Amino acid sequence: MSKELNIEWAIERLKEANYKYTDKREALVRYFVDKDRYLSAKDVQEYMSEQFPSLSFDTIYRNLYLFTELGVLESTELNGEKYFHFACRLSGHHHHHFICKNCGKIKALDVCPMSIMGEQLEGYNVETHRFEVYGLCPDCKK
Amino acid sequence: MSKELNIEWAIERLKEANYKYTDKREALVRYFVDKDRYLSAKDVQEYMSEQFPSLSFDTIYRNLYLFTELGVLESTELNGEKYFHFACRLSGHHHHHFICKNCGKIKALDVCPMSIMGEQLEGYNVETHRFEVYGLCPDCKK
DNA sequence: CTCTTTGCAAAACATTTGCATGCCT
DNA sequence: AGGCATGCAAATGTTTTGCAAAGAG
Repeated sequence: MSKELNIEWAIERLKEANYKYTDKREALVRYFVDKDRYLSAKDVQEYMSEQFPSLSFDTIYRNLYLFTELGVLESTELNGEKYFHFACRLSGHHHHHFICKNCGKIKALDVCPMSIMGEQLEGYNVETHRFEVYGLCPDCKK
Repeated sequence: MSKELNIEWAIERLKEANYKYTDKREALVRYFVDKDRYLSAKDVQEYMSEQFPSLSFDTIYRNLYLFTELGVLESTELNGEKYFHFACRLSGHHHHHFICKNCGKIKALDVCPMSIMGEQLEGYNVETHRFEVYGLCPDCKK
């Protein structure tokens, strides 16, 4: 899956939902596609302010949440902060992640714990679940 | 496991670590043992301020983190807020939880996704993981 | 008597909102 | 032109910290 296709796809989703294309939005998506890891709003702002010195936090927040709504990004919380990553359309199937605590890089895991739940939640109304593995990736391990 | 034993155990851990017994700390632990669900600092403060009208947020926060350090409480994050629950010593073995989104009640799950990870994380340094299931408990489902 | 715990207040931090201006379509 | 996007600033909500006073051992 090429980066460009991913970005085009993200822009598509913007337009489908009647949101407008802006260069800032593209730059934001591009950053996530390039990095392919969990990033905080602060990370994004740090990077984006190089290209758009006047870019404000509110715009970043608004766009992070917009893209999350659109399914372009996915988010998780860690240490009181929200982290986002690109929700690649290739991996359209349900999956979970290993997250490197050092660099934030992610690795998709092809197992889902719900598959081994058995009858334990009989009578319960299961809505969502969260499964994430944390540690150091091979690069950061050294 | 009786409530009293759980509370005594928690107080034990305080003393072992050279922290002092106070009535506020006992009341806090007792609240968690009685409720047996995930509670936010706000929940705790709401309840505690009935008994200790002058009790301040800082004390609650400090004690929530203290007990978490001691292994008496465990915490998770949801919607930008931290939630705590009593880490029962009976269930000393590793486990995960179903959490009711409505009442916060928890149910221990006896499966751990790490058992089906296989070789996927070969080369990675796995430190921790998080697995939680959210939904409605049988009572709240109605 | 000493050292921890608490209350108070203020700060820190991430996030959200209102409003006027500016830009995409 | 019209409506969404942005910047600015201020507000919100949660959590943390410094310091002096009160309390446990």
